[in-house]
Amino acid sequence: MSSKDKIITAAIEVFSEHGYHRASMDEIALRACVAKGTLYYNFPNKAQLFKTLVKQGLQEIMDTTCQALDMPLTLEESIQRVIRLNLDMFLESTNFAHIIFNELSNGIEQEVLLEIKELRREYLHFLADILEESKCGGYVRDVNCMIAATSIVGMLQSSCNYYLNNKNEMSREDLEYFLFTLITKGLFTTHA
Amino acid sequence: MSSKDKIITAAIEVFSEHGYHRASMDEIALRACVAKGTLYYNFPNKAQLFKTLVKQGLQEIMDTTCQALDMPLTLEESIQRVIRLNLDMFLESTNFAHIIFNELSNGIEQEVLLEIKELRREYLHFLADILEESKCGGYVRDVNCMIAATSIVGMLQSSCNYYLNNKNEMSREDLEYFLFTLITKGLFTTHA
Amino acid sequence: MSSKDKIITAAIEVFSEHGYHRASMDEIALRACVAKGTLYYNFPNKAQLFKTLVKQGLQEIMDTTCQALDMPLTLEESIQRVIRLNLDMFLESTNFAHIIFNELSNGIEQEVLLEIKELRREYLHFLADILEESKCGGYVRDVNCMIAATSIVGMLQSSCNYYLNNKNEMSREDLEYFLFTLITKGLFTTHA
Amino acid sequence: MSSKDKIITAAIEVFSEHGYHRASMDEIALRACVAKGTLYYNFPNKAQLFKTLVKQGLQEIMDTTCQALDMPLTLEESIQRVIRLNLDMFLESTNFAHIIFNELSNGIEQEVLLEIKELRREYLHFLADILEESKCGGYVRDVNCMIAATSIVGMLQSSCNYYLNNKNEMSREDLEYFLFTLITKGLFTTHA
DNA sequence: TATGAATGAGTTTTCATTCAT
DNA sequence: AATGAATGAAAACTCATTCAT
Repeated sequence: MSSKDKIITAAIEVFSEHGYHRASMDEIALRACVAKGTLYYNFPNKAQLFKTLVKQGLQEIMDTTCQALDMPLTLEESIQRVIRLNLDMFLESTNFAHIIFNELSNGIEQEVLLEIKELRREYLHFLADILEESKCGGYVRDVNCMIAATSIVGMLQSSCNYYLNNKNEMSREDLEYFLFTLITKGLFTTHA
Repeated sequence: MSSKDKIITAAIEVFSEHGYHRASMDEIALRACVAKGTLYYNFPNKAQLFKTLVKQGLQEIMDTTCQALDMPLTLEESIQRVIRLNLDMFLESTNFAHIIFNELSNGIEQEVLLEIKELRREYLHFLADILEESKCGGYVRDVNCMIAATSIVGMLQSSCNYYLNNKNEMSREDLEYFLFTLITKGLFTTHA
Repeated sequence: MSSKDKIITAAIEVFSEHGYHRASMDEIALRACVAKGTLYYNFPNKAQLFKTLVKQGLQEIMDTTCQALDMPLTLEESIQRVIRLNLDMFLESTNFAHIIFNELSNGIEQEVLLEIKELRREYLHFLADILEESKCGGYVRDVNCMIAATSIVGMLQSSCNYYLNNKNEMSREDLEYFLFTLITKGLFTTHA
Repeated sequence: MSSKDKIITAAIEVFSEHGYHRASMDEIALRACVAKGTLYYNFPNKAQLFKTLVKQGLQEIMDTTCQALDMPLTLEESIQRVIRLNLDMFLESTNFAHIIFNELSNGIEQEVLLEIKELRREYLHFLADILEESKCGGYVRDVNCMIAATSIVGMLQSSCNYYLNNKNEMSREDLEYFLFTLITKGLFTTHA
């Protein structure tokens, strides 16, 4: 495993545990079992290291989603798959997802912040395009698909967060069913 | 205007602009036009100051919402009002709302973090109770109201965020209508 | 009880518990149940407040000792009394005694430090004079009485400290007997 | 000279001059000619830095004393040597010795304070063991050797302090002779 | 005589970043 | 390609003291 990879693995851990600001380069180096200098040999600075992780993370979800949709499916099945995959991401690495989608507001170096926002936007566009297609098929109500995608992601994330802190109240199936219903009933035409 | 009030006003500004971690006590003091010592005379530390703001903010929304619902309204009208009030909050002070609902994940002093999470939970319960009532009336589908409330807040917030960054794409009415539809169609029975 | 007295009582407590530097005027005011301003109304500053306590404390011991010696006693009895009284002081308010005799070295405002050192010196002189008298009577070896007094006080204090932390090892009588023996055998001529 | 050594040298100076609380990390860094960050790179905090100094200081005295006693000597000679070495320490670095033996009372971070007290205790045990041996040989009266050692150290320290401030009154030989006499007559049996 | 809000200089500590090796 | 000692700016927080009331 290369130094770079060790650093990336460690960085995801540390950023997830402490959030961007409280994550220290020292701890990342320690966890990666490399010297601090090695961090800066591989990444120009903290913000860029963070951006790399975000980019990689979002790319992975998009790739997985693409693969999952790359087969003949009914609209319902497609929707369910996308929800399930996103739930996987949010539940498996909630903190990291949280960071990507939320802790970006302020306090991160402008230059990098903008790039990360752009990445996030790309991901939302990716989801919006799926909705757009369904809209063309007449299955989705006439809504702004970007804002619909944004809303869905916000909903997924906040509900996952709640679910993780209150697992006793409901099963993962319940959560999935709830979200599936809310989204289909809320966004889709009755024919769906 | 008392020092305490000046500090609170300044603190909301600064926390909103920079997020919790990048907000510095120095800047808050500067903006409030008081000495740094005055900050610490009025609030024991940064985290407690922050908690005060959050508490006050959430209380205000709850109060306003309660007032708004304290009159004979159809269910539709009630829903619309709650959405509108929450949109007001999210749009008028997005960053602050963002902080309350998101930047709490990690990196804030445990003790205070837990208190704030509890406050947030109270607010969600407050919303969930409104839904619960409607459920008893048979207007809302049989869902876990807490997770529904959580999802709605997540949705409101992420969509507001998007709207603020893309005002050219849609009007506030569009946003409100979209959310109203998504929520009513998604959560309510057809009779509603 | 006057404000001044309340402050003095509280101050002794707080200085004893935390040492001069860690004792805060805030805590003293709190314990004395007066406002902070009242401290500064009664004493010009922290150092002067401290000096007042020291002065008062040393004066009390000297007075008590004088009284105790102001009656016909054999030399042995006199010695024993002086030891006992000093032990009382050191044991009852070790921390305060510690402060008076030790924590004065550095870090206290020069001006006041010198005054306090002078007070301590007076006390040592007081003890030295008692020795001097015995020396004239031929009971004490020909030593520098000031250094003998200084040594005795140092010994009393360090042994009290040890005793307080290791009460299980010895009784107060053992301690008193040990010190009495060490001092008489060490300083006195065999006739004593 | 390594940064660490420079810091230690400077720290001893500064702590000696101002006492623990008034010694500032800024001044230590300045004197050591290193950046403030370097202090914290080498020592986790002020208290630990202080502990390091104390540990090192006490170790040195014990080592020197051991060496000095590691040769055939009469009891008298041994005693004299131990006194002389301790005097050396107290006179050469009075302030530092003062800090070790006195300024520990209160106001230092608990955790470190306890460690330092333990170190001091070790040193006293070291002295007590020397006395214990002599006691077995029948040269020392039947006393609790720990409290004897404690008393001796207290006596040495306070008398040194006095001597340093009143050099005109007596020579170092006088001081040494006085202490030697007080200790041998006070603690030893007449055969010694 | 007493108050307590306000001050600001001073202190410890953190941490991203640099650079000689 | 990797190291880790060194840096210094920035941050949170403390506390003796002042002063208008």
